[in-house]
Amino acid sequence: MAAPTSADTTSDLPTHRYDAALAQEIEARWQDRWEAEGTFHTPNPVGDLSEGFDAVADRPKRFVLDMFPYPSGVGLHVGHPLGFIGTDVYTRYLRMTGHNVIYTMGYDAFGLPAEQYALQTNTHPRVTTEANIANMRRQLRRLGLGHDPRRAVSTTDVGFYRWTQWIFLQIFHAWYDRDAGRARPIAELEAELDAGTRQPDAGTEPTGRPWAELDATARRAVVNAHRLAYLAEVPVNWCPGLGTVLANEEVTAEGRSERGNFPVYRRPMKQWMLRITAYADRLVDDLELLDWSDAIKSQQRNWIGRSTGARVRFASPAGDLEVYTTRPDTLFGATYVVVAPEHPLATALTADAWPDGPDLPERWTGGAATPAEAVTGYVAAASRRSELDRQTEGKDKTGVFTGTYATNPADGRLVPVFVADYVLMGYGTGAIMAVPAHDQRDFDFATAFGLPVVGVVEPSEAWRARHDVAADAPAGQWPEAYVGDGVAMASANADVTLDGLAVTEAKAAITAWLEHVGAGEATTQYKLRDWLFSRQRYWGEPFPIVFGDDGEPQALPDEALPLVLPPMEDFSPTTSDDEDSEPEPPLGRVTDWTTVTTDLGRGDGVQTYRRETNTMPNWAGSCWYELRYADPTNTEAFVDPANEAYWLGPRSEGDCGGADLYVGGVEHAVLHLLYARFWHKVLFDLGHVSSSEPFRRLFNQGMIQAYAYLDERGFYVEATEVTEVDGRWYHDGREVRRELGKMGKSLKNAVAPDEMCERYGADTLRLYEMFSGPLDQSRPWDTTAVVGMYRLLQRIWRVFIDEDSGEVRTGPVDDGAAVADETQRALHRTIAAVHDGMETLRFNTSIARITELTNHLTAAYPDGGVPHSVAEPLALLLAPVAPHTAEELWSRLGHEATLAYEPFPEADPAWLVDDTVEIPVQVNGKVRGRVTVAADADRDALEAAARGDDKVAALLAAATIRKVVVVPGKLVNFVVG
RNA sequence: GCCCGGGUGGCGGAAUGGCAGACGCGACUGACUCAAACUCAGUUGUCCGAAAGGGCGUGCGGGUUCGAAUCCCGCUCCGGGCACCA
Repeated sequence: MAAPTSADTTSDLPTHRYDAALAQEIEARWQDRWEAEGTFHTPNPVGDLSEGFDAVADRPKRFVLDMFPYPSGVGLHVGHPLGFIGTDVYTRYLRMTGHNVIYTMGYDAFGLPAEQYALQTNTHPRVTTEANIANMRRQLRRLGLGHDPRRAVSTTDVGFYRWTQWIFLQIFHAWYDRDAGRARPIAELEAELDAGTRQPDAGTEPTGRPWAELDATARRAVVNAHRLAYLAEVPVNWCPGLGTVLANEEVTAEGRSERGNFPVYRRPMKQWMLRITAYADRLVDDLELLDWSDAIKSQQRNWIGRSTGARVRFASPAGDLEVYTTRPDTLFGATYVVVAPEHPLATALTADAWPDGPDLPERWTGGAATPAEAVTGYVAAASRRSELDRQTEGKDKTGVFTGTYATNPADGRLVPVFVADYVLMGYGTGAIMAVPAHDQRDFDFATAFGLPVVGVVEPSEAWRARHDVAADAPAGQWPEAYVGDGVAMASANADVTLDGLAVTEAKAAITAWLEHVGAGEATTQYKLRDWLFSRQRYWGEPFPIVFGDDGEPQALPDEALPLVLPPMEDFSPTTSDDEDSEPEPPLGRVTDWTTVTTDLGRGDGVQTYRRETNTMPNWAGSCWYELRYADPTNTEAFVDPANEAYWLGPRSEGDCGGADLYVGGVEHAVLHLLYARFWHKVLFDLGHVSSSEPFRRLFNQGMIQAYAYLDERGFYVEATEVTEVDGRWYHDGREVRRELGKMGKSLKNAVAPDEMCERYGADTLRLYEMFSGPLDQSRPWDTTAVVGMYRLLQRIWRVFIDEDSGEVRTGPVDDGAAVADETQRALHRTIAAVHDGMETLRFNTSIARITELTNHLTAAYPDGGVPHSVAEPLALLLAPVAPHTAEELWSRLGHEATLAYEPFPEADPAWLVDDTVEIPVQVNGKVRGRVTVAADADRDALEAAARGDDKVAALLAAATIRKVVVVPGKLVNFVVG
């Protein structure tokens, strides 16, 4: 006989207690049943999944969406599913309140992380991706998420990325008609060019010849230059460490790659670009239509960076020098001009010799003998400096004088032209007019270089007082630039005067004058750049593009899709630490794939073409996956218009449509959410979708943080092995330092959901995650607190089930008449409060109310016999948050069918009001007593009752009543003196 | 520097102009147990007090109000984003 183990000591516990083993048995059984019965299958209006739609056609629909995960190799920790559980609770509630709900989960499986994981494990990404997806599915299924499994897609499925390629071709086959303010098919542009009703955009034909004089190749080049997807030789972010170029959004402020932290270099390269800038205005303006947090909206606005101002031309020996300014009202205060080191006119602006006159300060010339020497040296030095260098060197202003003067168009003054790297070539015109009196950067430069500071806006009195500046002090004596509002001064010429005008009026006046004399015009500028869309990596969607002999890209016909990613044994990227290395896409090594002989169907017959060997970035699939959820099996279209209109279409005139709720992390505030909005708008313009925005409502869930512990060497120690003594933490007998951060393997503080399921069951984990705080708030994980929700489920279980016999112990079926008033009130208040928490996604308060009801029932019915008319709604109230337990209790009450579609309990208003209420009585705002009065007592009755309270009466007797505030049903307040 | 959040018991949080701290964790006390764990019951903002009761209390300072965690102004600390964008 084996010695008794600890397990034996549990044998005297009640046999039918709700414990982890029972929970897991129940959970597995209900998960199997939901899957077998297709409980969460949601019908579509049309197509493969339309069976059963008629039965639900009259219900309101809801599209609830999680940001789909990247299937990582390390599996989930308990922080990952927070949002998923939240949406599952919400969708279960929506189903029970009569909605037709689309809810599923896909996988964002292309891209750098998946490929890097495959490289680390020396396995093909297709294999690792599929294994990771299978593991993640298992983990998510175990949480009881009510997804429609038929709609689960992965971006790496050929049946999915076939449509990613198709949408890319739609973008390729489109151009942005600025007059119409929307994208249109490229064929319409060609027709208008042929008909002569439209001329090519400026700059799209290098020699500027008219359309009619162009040959076929030149015409193709012009058309290609108009497309929303185009190849361009532009300065891109080249990351040799990753062997690929990156989007601006993927590069950190330190000039390194967001993935892998490798250095990134700006280099001109010919790459695929998507013309997201065409949509800049709509991407800003349509934020108004969205139910998103102000934080995310402002991040998007900042990223797009729209500013309004004017272009102003300064005459110079090298021709007109155009600057961009948001403060044209300060034109009279412009005392010098600066061009970026990369500015195309930098060389032409450089004088042959330093101008005559007094010796120039060394700071201006850099000690060089000639302007050419100074400028060339400065430009060369600037080009060598990486973004990182610029960062570390701080913001000390450097620059050199070009030896040239330009003419301020407002007053004809000659101002020196400088080259300085505080002016960026990538923004505006790459040249500025410097107004040191009213721009801090210009002020700093002017101070360093001894340039004049001319004030043209009167500083506010507050500013002058703060800086101890006299009203008549010249700007040259100011301690800093005055950037605030004020009235213009010293700003007049023979034609126009700004003096006395406020900033806004002055801007309008000077801009009108500039336009009148042809020296400038109003303009809008954006920080947003076009989206660099190609990557030199293997694990992504191949471009459905080929190149003919003329080198111009041409689209594969739709029938050629999908263009399947060719299998490769060695798919590793060509990485390097050499800044000057060249990108070499792995697909370029698949020699039997890179050339193709085919008929593109555009009249050129069968030709041999070279394939595009770049792949798309991982963002491509996530730009439209929610649309595929709505029609995942469609082989004729990416989504049937009827299904799109039903699930995503606008609900009313002026509504943008889109998913009803999108839940995900705030880290996607700009990248994914901006890209997806852009693609959606292109599809909208081309008539493929009826919604103009993909995500009507966005909700950012918080993060589950976790404590991590560091030993004295600064290494992380296993968090589970740390013990606390009197507020200090110890590991292996030695004190360790605690810090709160992310949860993860590397911090040795990850807790796996599987582990929680084994210790408590999935319902306990779900309850804990939902109870620990409102969904949008971050909170630290606390394993010791999980038991609270475990006890709650045990208590609820005991309301229904006898722990010893396993028999149902609720009362017989009743009509509610025999239920105590107190219990009725408790029940109906709970129902009302749970509804409220569900609607506002504050599930923590719903759970608290359910706990209160349970506590009430436990106390009121210590020997069982909770009325049936109370027990049933309790099971239903529990269903969204703890669905397995709720299903089990519901079935044990004698119901055959799942409760997933059972109507959610509705509160009876009659039980929400009390006959009598306890009213606080205040004296001078402090509660001094309480009186119980009829709920509908009027003011006089209430005041009389309040005066009748012994303690209040005693206080009032000793003082003079100055005022009495009576709020019926709320309180009485005596103000005494 | 600029732009967003946020600060309430030992901890997670509740209350969004009307009884601060619901609900849960932890802690303490008790029941069960040989004992412990589990479970159950009770207490638990803080200070004074044996108690009754009272003082104080929602980051700090001011304001509005009969009444402020909640609204307004100024500051401070923490978290996140952007950052030479003219």
